[in-house]
Amino acid sequence: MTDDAAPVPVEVPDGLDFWSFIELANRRLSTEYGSTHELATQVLLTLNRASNVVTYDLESSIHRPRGLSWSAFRLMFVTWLAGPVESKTAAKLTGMSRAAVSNLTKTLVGGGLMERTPDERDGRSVQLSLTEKGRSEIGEIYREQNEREHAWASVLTEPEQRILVMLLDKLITNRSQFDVRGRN
Amino acid sequence: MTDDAAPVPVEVPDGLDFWSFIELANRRLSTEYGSTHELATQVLLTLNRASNVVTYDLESSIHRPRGLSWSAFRLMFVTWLAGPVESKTAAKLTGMSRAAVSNLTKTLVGGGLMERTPDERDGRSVQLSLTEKGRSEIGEIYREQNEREHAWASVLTEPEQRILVMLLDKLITNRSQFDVRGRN
DNA sequence: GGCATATAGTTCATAGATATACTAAAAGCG
DNA sequence: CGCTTTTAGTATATCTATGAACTATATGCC
Repeated sequence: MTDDAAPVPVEVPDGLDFWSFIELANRRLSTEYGSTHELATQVLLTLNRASNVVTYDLESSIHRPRGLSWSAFRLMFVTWLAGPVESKTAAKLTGMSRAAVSNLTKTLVGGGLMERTPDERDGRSVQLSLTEKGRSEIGEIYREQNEREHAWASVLTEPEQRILVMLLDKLITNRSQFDVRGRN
Repeated sequence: MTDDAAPVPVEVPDGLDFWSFIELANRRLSTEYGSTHELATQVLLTLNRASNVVTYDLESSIHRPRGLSWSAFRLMFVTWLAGPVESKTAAKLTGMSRAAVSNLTKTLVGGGLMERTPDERDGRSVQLSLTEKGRSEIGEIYREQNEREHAWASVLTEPEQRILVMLLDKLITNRSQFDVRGRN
Protein backbone atom coordinates (compact mmCIF):
# COMPACT_ATOMS: atom_id res chain seq x y z
CA MET A 1 0.00 0.00 0.00
CA THR A 2 2.19 2.83 -1.17
CA ASP A 3 -0.48 4.59 -3.14
CA ASP A 4 -2.53 7.33 -1.50
CA ALA A 5 -5.82 6.16 -2.91
CA ALA A 6 -7.53 3.35 -1.05
CA PRO A 7 -7.93 0.15 -3.08
CA VAL A 8 -11.28 -0.13 -4.80
CA PRO A 9 -11.85 -3.81 -5.50
CA VAL A 10 -15.40 -3.55 -4.22
CA GLU A 11 -17.60 -1.29 -6.20
CA VAL A 12 -18.77 1.86 -4.45
CA PRO A 13 -22.33 2.41 -5.65
CA ASP A 14 -23.57 5.84 -6.63
CA GLY A 15 -26.78 5.94 -4.64
CA LEU A 16 -24.88 5.25 -1.43
CA ASP A 17 -26.33 6.95 1.60
CA PHE A 18 -26.14 7.04 5.38
CA TRP A 19 -28.01 3.81 5.78
CA SER A 20 -26.72 1.75 2.88
CA PHE A 21 -23.17 2.58 3.89
CA ILE A 22 -23.49 -0.09 6.56
CA GLU A 23 -23.75 -2.73 3.89
CA LEU A 24 -20.75 -1.41 2.00
CA ALA A 25 -18.70 -1.27 5.19
CA ASN A 26 -19.66 -4.82 6.00
CA ARG A 27 -18.65 -6.08 2.58
CA ARG A 28 -15.34 -4.30 2.50
CA LEU A 29 -14.35 -5.18 6.01
CA SER A 30 -15.00 -8.84 5.43
CA THR A 31 -13.49 -9.15 1.97
CA GLU A 32 -10.49 -6.85 2.25
CA TYR A 33 -9.54 -5.92 5.72
CA GLY A 34 -10.03 -9.28 7.35
CA SER A 35 -12.18 -7.95 10.14
CA THR A 36 -11.94 -10.40 12.98
CA HIS A 37 -15.39 -9.75 14.39
CA GLU A 38 -17.29 -8.51 11.43
CA LEU A 39 -20.76 -9.24 12.78
CA ALA A 40 -20.04 -7.17 15.89
CA THR A 41 -19.28 -4.14 13.73
CA GLN A 42 -22.45 -4.67 11.77
CA VAL A 43 -24.55 -4.89 14.90
CA LEU A 44 -23.17 -1.73 16.47
CA LEU A 45 -23.02 0.28 13.26
CA THR A 46 -26.63 -0.63 12.59
CA LEU A 47 -27.66 0.23 16.13
CA ASN A 48 -25.93 3.58 16.05
CA ARG A 49 -27.26 4.60 12.67
CA ALA A 50 -30.81 3.46 13.29
CA SER A 51 -30.86 5.53 16.44
CA ASN A 52 -29.52 8.57 14.59
CA VAL A 53 -32.09 8.32 11.83
CA VAL A 54 -35.03 8.10 14.19
CA THR A 55 -33.75 10.74 16.58
CA TYR A 56 -33.04 13.21 13.84
CA ASP A 57 -36.51 12.68 12.45
CA LEU A 58 -38.21 13.23 15.80
CA GLU A 59 -36.14 16.27 16.63
CA SER A 60 -36.68 17.98 13.31
CA SER A 61 -40.35 17.14 12.92
CA ILE A 62 -41.57 17.55 16.51
CA HIS A 63 -39.18 19.52 18.68
CA ARG A 64 -37.42 22.08 16.53
CA PRO A 65 -40.66 23.49 15.14
CA ARG A 66 -41.64 24.25 18.75
CA GLY A 67 -38.28 25.83 19.48
CA LEU A 68 -37.05 22.96 21.64
CA SER A 69 -33.81 21.06 21.21
CA TRP A 70 -33.66 17.31 21.62
CA SER A 71 -31.84 17.86 24.91
CA ALA A 72 -34.49 20.22 26.19
CA PHE A 73 -37.11 17.62 25.41
CA ARG A 74 -35.15 14.97 27.27
CA LEU A 75 -34.76 17.14 30.32
CA MET A 76 -38.44 18.01 30.42
CA PHE A 77 -39.44 14.40 29.80
CA VAL A 78 -37.28 13.14 32.65
CA THR A 79 -38.51 15.84 35.01
CA TRP A 80 -42.08 15.07 34.06
CA LEU A 81 -41.82 11.36 34.79
CA ALA A 82 -39.32 11.23 37.63
CA GLY A 83 -41.01 13.99 39.57
CA PRO A 84 -39.06 16.85 41.07
CA VAL A 85 -35.45 15.77 40.77
CA GLU A 86 -32.13 17.09 41.92
CA SER A 87 -30.05 18.59 39.18
CA LYS A 88 -27.46 15.83 39.40
CA THR A 89 -30.13 13.15 39.11
CA ALA A 90 -31.50 14.89 36.05
CA ALA A 91 -28.00 14.76 34.57
CA LYS A 92 -27.76 11.04 35.22
CA LEU A 93 -31.21 10.27 33.85
CA THR A 94 -30.84 12.36 30.71
CA GLY A 95 -27.26 11.33 30.03
CA MET A 96 -26.00 14.93 30.01
CA SER A 97 -23.23 16.52 32.02
CA ARG A 98 -24.15 18.49 35.13
CA ALA A 99 -23.00 21.64 33.39
CA ALA A 100 -25.31 20.98 30.47
CA VAL A 101 -28.27 20.57 32.80
CA SER A 102 -27.33 23.78 34.54
CA ASN A 103 -27.20 25.72 31.28
CA LEU A 104 -30.32 24.19 29.84
CA THR A 105 -32.25 24.81 33.04
CA LYS A 106 -31.58 28.52 32.74
CA THR A 107 -33.20 28.56 29.32
CA LEU A 108 -36.20 26.52 30.39
CA VAL A 109 -36.75 28.54 33.56
CA GLY A 110 -36.53 31.68 31.43
CA GLY A 111 -39.21 30.28 29.16
CA GLY A 112 -41.48 29.58 32.12
CA LEU A 113 -41.35 25.83 31.61
CA MET A 114 -39.30 24.78 34.64
CA GLU A 115 -38.70 25.84 38.20
CA ARG A 116 -35.61 25.60 40.35
CA THR A 117 -36.28 25.46 44.06
CA PRO A 118 -33.53 25.15 46.66
CA ASP A 119 -33.59 21.90 48.59
CA GLU A 120 -34.75 22.29 52.18
CA ARG A 121 -32.46 19.67 53.61
CA ASP A 122 -29.36 20.23 51.51
CA GLY A 123 -28.32 23.81 50.93
CA ARG A 124 -26.16 22.89 47.96
CA SER A 125 -28.72 21.16 45.85
CA VAL A 126 -31.65 22.29 43.82
CA GLN A 127 -34.90 20.59 42.93
CA LEU A 128 -36.00 20.81 39.33
CA SER A 129 -39.68 20.64 38.54
CA LEU A 130 -41.99 21.59 35.71
CA THR A 131 -44.26 24.58 35.96
CA GLU A 132 -47.91 24.15 35.18
CA LYS A 133 -47.16 25.48 31.73
CA GLY A 134 -44.20 23.12 31.35
CA ARG A 135 -46.31 20.15 32.35
CA SER A 136 -49.02 20.92 29.88
CA GLU A 137 -46.42 21.55 27.17
CA ILE A 138 -44.58 18.29 27.68
CA GLY A 139 -47.87 16.43 27.78
CA GLU A 140 -48.84 17.82 24.44
CA ILE A 141 -45.39 17.34 22.95
CA TYR A 142 -45.27 13.78 24.14
CA ARG A 143 -48.64 13.01 22.61
CA GLU A 144 -47.44 14.39 19.32
CA GLN A 145 -44.14 12.54 19.48
CA ASN A 146 -45.89 9.36 20.49
CA GLU A 147 -47.94 9.44 17.31
CA ARG A 148 -44.80 9.63 15.27
CA GLU A 149 -43.09 6.97 17.35
CA HIS A 150 -46.06 4.80 16.59
CA ALA A 151 -45.64 5.41 12.87
CA TRP A 152 -42.02 4.32 13.15
CA ALA A 153 -42.57 1.30 15.33
CA SER A 154 -45.57 0.04 13.40
CA VAL A 155 -43.27 -1.09 10.64
CA LEU A 156 -42.55 -3.98 13.00
CA THR A 157 -45.18 -6.34 14.33
CA GLU A 158 -45.82 -6.25 18.04
CA PRO A 159 -43.87 -9.45 18.71
CA GLU A 160 -40.99 -8.06 16.67
CA GLN A 161 -41.03 -4.88 18.73
CA ARG A 162 -40.91 -6.90 21.91
CA ILE A 163 -38.03 -8.98 20.66
CA LEU A 164 -36.14 -5.86 19.66
CA VAL A 165 -36.56 -4.38 23.13
CA MET A 166 -35.53 -7.65 24.69
CA LEU A 167 -32.37 -7.93 22.61
CA LEU A 168 -31.30 -4.35 23.27
CA ASP A 169 -32.03 -4.84 26.91
CA LYS A 170 -29.85 -7.91 27.00
CA LEU A 171 -27.08 -6.12 25.13
CA ILE A 172 -26.93 -3.33 27.68
CA THR A 173 -27.83 -5.09 30.88
CA ASN A 174 -25.10 -7.65 30.59
CA ARG A 175 -22.46 -5.00 30.10
CA SER A 176 -21.36 -5.53 33.69
CA GLN A 177 -19.27 -8.37 32.28
CA PHE A 178 -16.63 -5.86 31.20
CA ASP A 179 -15.45 -2.43 32.15
CA VAL A 180 -17.79 0.02 30.43
CA ARG A 181 -17.13 3.72 30.33
CA GLY A 182 -20.04 5.89 31.38
CA ARG A 183 -20.46 9.60 32.01
CA ASN A 184 -19.23 10.93 35.36
CA MET B 1 -53.35 19.58 38.47
CA THR B 2 -52.84 22.83 40.29
CA ASP B 3 -49.88 21.72 42.32
CA ASP B 4 -46.41 22.33 40.97
CA ALA B 5 -45.09 18.93 41.92
CA ALA B 6 -45.86 16.10 39.53
CA PRO B 7 -48.02 13.35 41.01
CA VAL B 8 -46.01 10.52 42.50
CA PRO B 9 -48.27 7.48 42.66
CA VAL B 10 -45.54 5.30 41.20
CA GLU B 11 -42.48 4.98 43.32
CA VAL B 12 -39.32 6.56 41.97
CA PRO B 13 -36.54 4.22 43.02
CA ASP B 14 -33.30 5.54 44.42
CA GLY B 15 -30.84 3.60 42.28
CA LEU B 16 -32.46 4.95 39.13
CA ASP B 17 -30.03 5.52 36.29
CA PHE B 18 -29.85 6.26 32.58
CA TRP B 19 -30.83 2.77 31.61
CA SER B 20 -33.40 1.86 34.27
CA PHE B 21 -35.22 5.13 33.61
CA ILE B 22 -36.73 3.45 30.55
CA GLU B 23 -38.60 1.08 32.78
CA LEU B 24 -39.87 3.86 35.02
CA ALA B 25 -41.00 5.88 32.03
CA ASN B 26 -42.81 2.90 30.65
CA ARG B 27 -44.65 2.24 33.91
CA ARG B 28 -45.68 5.81 34.46
CA LEU B 29 -46.76 6.43 30.90
CA SER B 30 -48.97 3.38 30.90
CA THR B 31 -50.45 3.74 34.38
CA GLU B 32 -50.89 7.49 34.63
CA TYR B 33 -50.67 9.30 31.40
CA GLY B 34 -52.59 6.88 29.26
CA SER B 35 -49.98 6.70 26.56
CA THR B 36 -51.72 5.60 23.42
CA HIS B 37 -48.77 3.80 21.92
CA GLU B 38 -46.75 2.84 24.90
CA LEU B 39 -44.77 0.07 23.25
CA ALA B 40 -43.60 2.44 20.53
CA THR B 41 -42.10 4.73 23.13
CA GLN B 42 -40.41 1.83 24.80
CA VAL B 43 -38.91 0.62 21.54
CA LEU B 44 -37.50 3.99 20.53
CA LEU B 45 -36.36 5.01 23.99
CA THR B 46 -34.55 1.71 24.31
CA LEU B 47 -33.00 2.08 20.88
CA ASN B 48 -31.79 5.58 21.53
CA ARG B 49 -30.36 4.85 24.95
CA ALA B 50 -28.68 1.63 23.96
CA SER B 51 -26.96 3.45 21.14
CA ASN B 52 -25.82 6.22 23.49
CA VAL B 53 -24.39 3.82 26.03
CA VAL B 54 -22.35 1.91 23.48
CA THR B 55 -21.22 4.98 21.56
CA TYR B 56 -20.11 6.79 24.68
CA ASP B 57 -18.16 3.74 25.76
CA LEU B 58 -16.38 3.38 22.43
CA GLU B 59 -15.58 7.06 22.16
CA SER B 60 -14.18 7.35 25.65
CA SER B 61 -12.26 4.11 25.70
CA ILE B 62 -10.90 4.04 22.14
CA HIS B 63 -11.02 7.39 20.40
CA ARG B 64 -10.55 10.12 23.02
CA PRO B 65 -7.36 8.57 24.38
CA ARG B 66 -5.94 8.90 20.88
CA GLY B 67 -7.09 12.48 20.57
CA LEU B 68 -9.86 11.71 18.10
CA SER B 69 -13.50 12.65 18.44
CA TRP B 70 -16.27 10.25 17.52
CA SER B 71 -16.94 12.43 14.48
CA ALA B 72 -13.33 12.33 13.40
CA PHE B 73 -13.41 8.57 13.63
CA ARG B 74 -16.57 8.42 11.55
CA LEU B 75 -15.12 10.64 8.86
CA MET B 76 -11.92 8.61 8.65
CA PHE B 77 -13.84 5.35 8.69
CA VAL B 78 -16.08 6.45 5.84
CA THR B 79 -13.16 7.74 3.81
CA TRP B 80 -11.26 4.55 4.43
CA LEU B 81 -14.05 2.29 3.19
CA ALA B 82 -15.73 4.39 0.52
CA GLY B 83 -12.46 5.36 -1.11
CA PRO B 84 -11.69 8.95 -2.05
CA VAL B 85 -14.98 10.74 -1.70
CA GLU B 86 -16.29 14.18 -2.46
CA SER B 87 -16.82 16.31 0.60
CA LYS B 88 -20.59 16.30 0.16
CA THR B 89 -20.66 12.53 -0.11
CA ALA B 90 -18.66 12.28 3.09
CA ALA B 91 -21.27 14.47 4.76
CA LYS B 92 -24.03 12.20 3.59
CA LEU B 93 -22.27 9.00 4.61
CA THR B 94 -21.22 10.23 8.04
CA GLY B 95 -24.48 12.00 8.78
CA MET B 96 -22.78 15.35 9.39
CA SER B 97 -23.46 18.71 7.82
CA ARG B 98 -21.25 19.89 4.96
CA ALA B 99 -19.92 22.61 7.24
CA ALA B 100 -18.91 20.04 9.86
CA VAL B 101 -17.02 18.00 7.28
CA SER B 102 -15.27 21.12 6.08
CA ASN B 103 -14.13 22.05 9.60
CA LEU B 104 -13.16 18.56 10.59
CA THR B 105 -11.20 18.07 7.41
CA LYS B 106 -9.01 21.03 8.28
CA THR B 107 -8.06 19.41 11.56
CA LEU B 108 -7.38 16.02 10.03
CA VAL B 109 -5.36 17.47 7.15
CA GLY B 110 -3.39 19.45 9.72
CA GLY B 111 -2.67 16.24 11.59
CA GLY B 112 -1.42 14.57 8.43
CA LEU B 113 -4.22 12.05 8.39
CA MET B 114 -6.23 13.24 5.39
CA GLU B 115 -5.68 14.89 2.05
CA ARG B 116 -7.87 17.26 0.10
CA THR B 117 -7.30 17.22 -3.63
CA PRO B 118 -9.29 19.40 -6.04
CA ASP B 119 -11.47 17.42 -8.41
CA GLU B 120 -10.16 17.39 -11.97
CA ARG B 121 -13.54 17.46 -13.63
CA ASP B 122 -15.43 19.75 -11.27
CA GLY B 123 -13.66 22.87 -10.09
CA ARG B 124 -16.01 23.28 -7.16
CA SER B 125 -15.56 19.95 -5.52
CA VAL B 126 -12.81 18.35 -3.54
CA GLN B 127 -11.80 14.74 -3.11
CA LEU B 128 -11.07 13.56 0.40
CA SER B 129 -8.69 10.70 0.93
CA LEU B 130 -6.56 9.30 3.71
CA THR B 131 -2.82 9.75 3.75
CA GLU B 132 -0.63 6.73 4.23
CA LYS B 133 -0.43 7.68 7.89
CA GLY B 134 -4.19 8.11 8.11
CA ARG B 135 -4.79 4.74 6.57
CA SER B 136 -2.49 2.96 8.94
CA GLU B 137 -4.01 4.84 11.87
CA ILE B 138 -7.60 4.01 11.02
CA GLY B 139 -6.63 0.39 10.44
CA GLU B 140 -5.16 0.17 13.88
CA ILE B 141 -7.99 2.09 15.51
CA TYR B 142 -10.54 -0.08 13.83
CA ARG B 143 -8.85 -3.23 15.03
CA GLU B 144 -8.91 -1.91 18.55
CA GLN B 145 -12.51 -0.79 18.33
CA ASN B 146 -13.50 -4.08 16.77
CA GLU B 147 -12.20 -5.96 19.80
CA ARG B 148 -14.38 -3.87 22.05
CA GLU B 149 -17.35 -4.16 19.70
CA HIS B 150 -16.89 -7.88 19.97
CA ALA B 151 -16.96 -7.70 23.76
CA TRP B 152 -20.24 -5.82 23.54
CA ALA B 153 -21.89 -7.95 20.91
CA SER B 154 -20.82 -11.25 22.46
CA VAL B 155 -23.39 -10.78 25.16
CA LEU B 156 -25.81 -11.88 22.45
CA THR B 157 -25.60 -15.20 20.63
CA GLU B 158 -24.86 -15.05 16.95
CA PRO B 159 -28.47 -15.75 15.95
CA GLU B 160 -29.60 -13.03 18.33
CA GLN B 161 -27.17 -10.59 16.77
CA ARG B 162 -28.50 -11.42 13.32
CA ILE B 163 -32.08 -10.96 14.43
CA LEU B 164 -31.22 -7.62 15.99
CA VAL B 165 -29.67 -6.41 12.76
CA MET B 166 -32.63 -7.69 10.82
CA LEU B 167 -35.16 -5.92 13.02
CA LEU B 168 -33.30 -2.62 12.95
CA ASP B 169 -32.91 -2.95 9.24
CA LYS B 170 -36.62 -3.48 8.84
CA LEU B 171 -37.38 -0.54 11.11
CA ILE B 172 -35.33 1.84 9.01
CA THR B 173 -35.75 0.45 5.54
CA ASN B 174 -39.52 0.60 5.63
CA ARG B 175 -39.48 4.24 6.64
CA SER B 176 -40.38 5.17 3.11
CA GLN B 177 -43.96 4.53 4.21
CA PHE B 178 -44.08 7.95 5.79
CA ASP B 179 -42.38 11.29 5.41
CA VAL B 180 -39.12 11.05 7.31
CA ARG B 181 -36.92 14.04 8.00
CA GLY B 182 -33.29 13.61 7.06
CA ARG B 183 -30.32 15.93 6.97
CA ASN B 184 -30.00 18.27 3.94
C1' DG C 1 -22.75 32.14 -26.48
C1' DG C 2 -24.85 34.47 -22.57
C1' DC C 3 -27.62 34.76 -18.66
C1' DA C 4 -30.42 32.55 -14.89
C1' DT C 5 -30.26 28.89 -11.73
C1' DA C 6 -28.29 25.17 -9.16
C1' DT C 7 -24.51 23.09 -6.73
C1' DA C 8 -19.87 22.48 -3.86
C1' DG C 9 -17.49 24.17 -0.44
C1' DT C 10 -16.14 27.65 2.98
C1' DT C 11 -16.92 31.30 6.28
C1' DC C 12 -19.37 33.36 9.92
C1' DA C 13 -22.50 33.84 13.76
C1' DT C 14 -24.65 31.21 17.04
C1' DA C 15 -26.16 27.39 19.96
C1' DG C 16 -25.01 23.60 22.72
C1' DA C 17 -21.90 20.52 25.19
C1' DT C 18 -17.79 19.55 27.69
C1' DA C 19 -13.91 20.00 31.02
C1' DT C 20 -11.99 22.85 34.32
C1' DA C 21 -11.95 25.81 37.95
C1' DC C 22 -14.53 27.85 41.44
C1' DT C 23 -18.04 28.63 45.41
C1' DA C 24 -20.77 26.95 48.88
C1' DA C 25 -22.47 23.48 51.73
C1' DA C 26 -22.22 18.91 53.96
C1' DA C 27 -19.93 14.90 55.91
C1' DG C 28 -16.19 12.54 58.05
C1' DC C 29 -12.92 12.42 61.59
C1' DG C 30 -9.48 13.61 65.00
C1' DC D 1 -16.21 21.20 67.86
C1' DG D 2 -12.64 22.59 63.97
C1' DC D 3 -10.29 20.97 59.95
C1' DT D 4 -10.06 18.14 55.77
C1' DT D 5 -12.45 15.97 52.14
C1' DT D 6 -16.36 15.25 49.40
C1' DT D 7 -20.32 16.79 46.92
C1' DA D 8 -23.80 20.03 44.28
C1' DG D 9 -24.13 23.39 41.33
C1' DT D 10 -22.40 27.24 38.49
C1' DA D 11 -19.20 30.29 35.66
C1' DT D 12 -15.76 30.38 32.23
C1' DA D 13 -13.18 29.02 28.24
C1' DT D 14 -12.97 25.91 24.54
C1' DC D 15 -14.63 22.92 21.12
C1' DT D 16 -17.92 21.16 17.98
C1' DA D 17 -21.91 21.29 15.15
C1' DT D 18 -25.34 23.77 12.82
C1' DG D 19 -27.85 27.10 9.52
C1' DA D 20 -27.34 30.89 6.68
C1' DA D 21 -24.78 33.83 3.89
C1' DC D 22 -21.22 33.99 0.55
C1' DT D 23 -17.90 32.65 -3.35
C1' DA D 24 -16.86 29.95 -7.14
C1' DT D 25 -17.87 26.92 -10.43
C1' DA D 26 -21.18 24.27 -13.42
C1' DT D 27 -25.44 23.45 -15.83
C1' DG D 28 -29.64 24.49 -18.39
C1' DC D 29 -32.11 27.04 -21.48
C1' DC D 30 -33.18 30.67 -24.74
